[in-house]
Amino acid sequence: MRYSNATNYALHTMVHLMLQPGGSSVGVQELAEMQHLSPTYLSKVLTKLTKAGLIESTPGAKGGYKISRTKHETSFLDVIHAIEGETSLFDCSIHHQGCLIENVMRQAEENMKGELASKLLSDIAKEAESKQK
Amino acid sequence: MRYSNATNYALHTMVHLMLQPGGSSVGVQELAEMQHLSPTYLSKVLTKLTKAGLIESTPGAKGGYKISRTKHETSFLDVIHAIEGETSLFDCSIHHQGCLIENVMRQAEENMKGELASKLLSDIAKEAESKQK
DNA sequence: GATATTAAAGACTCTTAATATCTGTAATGT
DNA sequence: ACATTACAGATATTAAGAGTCTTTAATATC
Ligand code: SF4
Ligand code: SF4
Repeated sequence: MRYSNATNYALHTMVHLMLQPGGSSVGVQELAEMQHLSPTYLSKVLTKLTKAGLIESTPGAKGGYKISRTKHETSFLDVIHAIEGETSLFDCSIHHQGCLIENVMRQAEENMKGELASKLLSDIAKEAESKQK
Repeated sequence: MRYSNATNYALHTMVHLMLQPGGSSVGVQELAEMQHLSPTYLSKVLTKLTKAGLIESTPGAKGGYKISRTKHETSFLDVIHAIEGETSLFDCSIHHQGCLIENVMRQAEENMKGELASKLLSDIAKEAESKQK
């Protein structure tokens, strides 16, 4: 049980896009090279982010991806949900009412999600910027 | 990304064993029927629990599995570690030093683990017992 | 308008891990 | 000795993740 590589790629891409001056677009070519990936595969990942509204894409010449204007407060959890989906880590198909086991597992997951929701990508971007200087 | 079924089976079995009066042994046959599983498969799962020291097994006639004498404080996390292993949910193979992304992911996972470590199977067993009455 | 550029979508392959079964062996009580 | 039971190994099946290739549609530039 492990987060997929796609989630890793998505996080890196998001941070990179946040560091673009003026929120300009970056093509998948450049993003893929940066992470040593094939552009077509990364493209699939980024399409998920686009559909989730976290980034915006413009096709055609000089197109690419950029941070969504309406989503400058994107959290880690937002990215993870976009890539991994929103199903619970522990999903017993039976669902006995008042299940004690499920309660514990769900609560634990909520604790993790709480942390992930409180951490914004913009914080990481800022830290990364100040490190470079 | 989901907890394996094996973890579910392991948790149910542990609770069931805790409810045995006097900590007596239960055969895999009975444990498997209870959960509608094949005995051989459940056996593999329980062997992991045995190796982790959470339960004790006795082969031969009238044998079976019982809660380990030395482990009456088993937590959810103990079971999960025994079945899923101890690898981190987010393991980037590169490990740049001072990686900001990894920090966040690790902290979030710790929050989940903290909750899972604080919940004991004996609590669940007690609750289940009082419900039956 | 023609052309180059780029994202999106679909079909497909490859790899890995989870799930599960079958068979045989070793240990234990009766 | 015999029945019972956990354990180990080999194997098969399934599902998901990871990745490639090809085609299509949208956009800018000339
Ligand atoms: S008790 Fe909870 S976890 Fe177990 S089978 Fe019922 S719903 Fe699922
Ligand atoms: S920055 Fe962190 S997550 Fe990204 S490649 Fe480096 S170590 Fe891995």
